[in-house]
Amino acid sequence: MDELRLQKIKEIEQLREKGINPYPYRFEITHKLAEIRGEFDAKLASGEKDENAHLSTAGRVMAIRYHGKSIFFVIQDSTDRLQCYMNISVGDGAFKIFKEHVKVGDFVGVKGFPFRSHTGELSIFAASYEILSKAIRTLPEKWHGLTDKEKIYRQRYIDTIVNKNSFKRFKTRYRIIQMIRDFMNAEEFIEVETPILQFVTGGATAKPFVTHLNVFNLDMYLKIAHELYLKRYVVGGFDGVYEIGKCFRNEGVSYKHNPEFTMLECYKAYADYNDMMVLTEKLITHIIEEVKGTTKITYQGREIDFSRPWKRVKMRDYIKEHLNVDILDDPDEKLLKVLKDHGTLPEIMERGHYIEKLWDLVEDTIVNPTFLMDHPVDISPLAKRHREDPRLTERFEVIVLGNELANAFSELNDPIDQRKRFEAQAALRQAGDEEAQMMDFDFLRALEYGMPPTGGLGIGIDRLVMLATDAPTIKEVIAYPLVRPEKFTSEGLELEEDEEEK
RNA sequence: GACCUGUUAGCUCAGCUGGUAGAGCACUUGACUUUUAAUCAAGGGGCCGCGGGUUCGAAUCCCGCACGGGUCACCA
Repeated sequence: MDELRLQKIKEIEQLREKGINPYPYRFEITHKLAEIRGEFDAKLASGEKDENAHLSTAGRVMAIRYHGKSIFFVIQDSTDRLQCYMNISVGDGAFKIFKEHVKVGDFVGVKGFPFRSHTGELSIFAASYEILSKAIRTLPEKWHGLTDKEKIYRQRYIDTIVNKNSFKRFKTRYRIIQMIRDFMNAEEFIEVETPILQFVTGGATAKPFVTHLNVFNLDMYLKIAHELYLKRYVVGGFDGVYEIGKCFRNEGVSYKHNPEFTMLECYKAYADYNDMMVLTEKLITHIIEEVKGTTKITYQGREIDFSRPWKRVKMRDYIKEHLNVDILDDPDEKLLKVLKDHGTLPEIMERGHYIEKLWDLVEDTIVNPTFLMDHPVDISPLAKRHREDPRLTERFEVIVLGNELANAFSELNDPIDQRKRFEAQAALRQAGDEEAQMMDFDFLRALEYGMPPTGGLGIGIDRLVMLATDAPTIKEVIAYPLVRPEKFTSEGLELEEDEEEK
């Protein structure tokens, strides 16, 4: 039984008996805490005050230091933390109530003026205060914060209250997303939305989530990519579109995979993959530079240089160089033998899978952002054939530290070729490859109406944020990552002590 | 999925080769009008993740389960 919690519940009743609402409705804020610091930090020397500055601010109480007839307490809002000082000048009754009933974790509003204490800390002299919300659970300890990973992922709100770095990391995440919007808008892309619930889903090689639509009594999928609907927008006359949103893949969870993740995709008419490489470099270096202040960053102890231009390597050349096998000209048997020699085998015995496996063997050798170019047609069913070699496509992935950060093509806009590619994928599906792409007749029909030459790009936002915030796992950049459901019982949620017990 | 590892007070953690459950913070009571991990004094708080086994006796040893974390394999 949680004694502290029950004690706090009783306290709320005591406050009400004293005529104090522990959950009032609003409080007028004239200054956020960072604004107070910004305005008065330079102005006030130790021991100085500015009684003419009227401050009204609020936050969560993070620390209290009682000192006889005075109290120091620290409040925190989304911008900063600031010390407040209060003494009996608030009135005997109010002082006593604060001392007895305001605890770490509660929200309070404070009215007063700024001063700097004798020990040099910028503070607010609280001429009055108001309880704004009482907490009935205790926050983690002030010194170590919350370290239990399970609790951090399940109850991120505690983590971000108590761990400043975590709060900052999520602020950075959403600043990055805002920066991407600003960048894309400046490049004259229009932000659009596409359906999450789809009867046919495509645009990537992945297992979808299945759900059920009651009105039509039909199964549906959750989108695995934005791609095919964004291209419909291009067909429909939008010659520059982007979407930032969740995609869902019913696959493994790892330090770089979460079943739902956030992806930016954009499509630019009249552009090819060369144009998209320039755009990609510009966008990503811009973000890294804004967040880190430099293009040479340290990620998990490793140096990564984002300076432009990025290296460009062709998939065929790179694999040939490292494994001495030609993914175009050598027969299946040779590819398979190389894989066997490295002690790995694909789950599905098909050339496209061999090539991907071969790439997996060498991808870790890439550290700095690199354009990996010109993938074989077999593994790129939505990319346009290479203008110089029809066995290849005009495609690139951005690889950083062996991980895929972006994927882009000169988009396939030839409806006849697209149909053939879908048919090849359908054959793989028939053969048991659950990740092979679905035939999308409506998409083919759209292409038949004509899509201009188009460059397309997808960037994994979570992975970009990982790099920009030095986060070791994707769970650290997703506020509420996927974890197994908790078994909830009424235990720990009782409202009063059960006296019948025993 | 495989292997390794963890789960003890609200939080962070001790708890040895099995012998009555510990600390710090938080909480309660008292002192203190410039403290800042405030200090000082006293006090309350535990299904030792859950279930089984071994034993006179289990937080501790063994088995199973649940939920985490790490590494490896596969998908962004």
